[in-house]
Amino acid sequence: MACLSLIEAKALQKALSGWVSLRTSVFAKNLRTVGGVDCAYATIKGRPRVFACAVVLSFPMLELLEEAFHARPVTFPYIPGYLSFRELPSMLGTLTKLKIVPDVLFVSGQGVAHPRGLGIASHLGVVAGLATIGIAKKPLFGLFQAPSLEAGSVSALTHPDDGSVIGFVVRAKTNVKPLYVSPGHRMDAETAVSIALQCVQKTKLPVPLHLADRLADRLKKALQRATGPDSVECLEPNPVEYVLAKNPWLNLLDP
DNA sequence: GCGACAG
DNA sequence: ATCTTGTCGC
Repeated sequence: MACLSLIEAKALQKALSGWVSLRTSVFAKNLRTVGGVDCAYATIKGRPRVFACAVVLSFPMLELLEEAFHARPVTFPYIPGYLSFRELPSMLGTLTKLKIVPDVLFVSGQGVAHPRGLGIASHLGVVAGLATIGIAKKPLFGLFQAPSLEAGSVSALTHPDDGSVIGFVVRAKTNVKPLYVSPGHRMDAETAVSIALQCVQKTKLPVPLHLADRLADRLKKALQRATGPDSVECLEPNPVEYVLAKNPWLNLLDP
């Protein structure tokens, strides 16, 4: 899937969208673990890399249980509507490294709130067979009215044609830009919002995604220092860099 | 034809 | 996504 034409990519999305289920899985109805996956970019030794970071937390305690990451070469440009062809490979590689498969996985980006009903959260859900929820910071597809400014207020995201509900615009924190939440796979829109809000604490992003974000930042900085003009032996004894030292960057540089 | 457009 | 200084608010 790394070298498809846009015509082929579009055809694949239309075909895979037929496999998306909007019925909440039994695992998601009895949540015990929630995960989050997010991507970041870094040019290492002159070579562009996209890496995905994933975390798994307990629910509803939201205590960190596991972290993982995986990098791949960048093989597809960023084109609105085709994000999965750029970031899915690294995300799948990361999920493969997790010992604990989360009951529900939050994915940065849209779920079914997509032109062809297959945002990256849905694409990932179908390919991995997981219950997923798409969480985006910006809208991509669908009509909506801005939700009121109080935390917890929501507004429906509807399909331009059907008028059907494809997700919700959610005000996770008072006076803060809303999130665009849509079911990815094995999940319904209402439950997606419910779970997302139950995972929000101090930041507008659900904790799983917030932690995946921070892990990506720390990892990126560690990589830049480890592969910068200077030395290669300057790793600090913190969790992330311990992982780096333990897993030769070869896995990150030449996957 | 013009504007919009996840990360 | 990424770059990038200061600034506002809990």
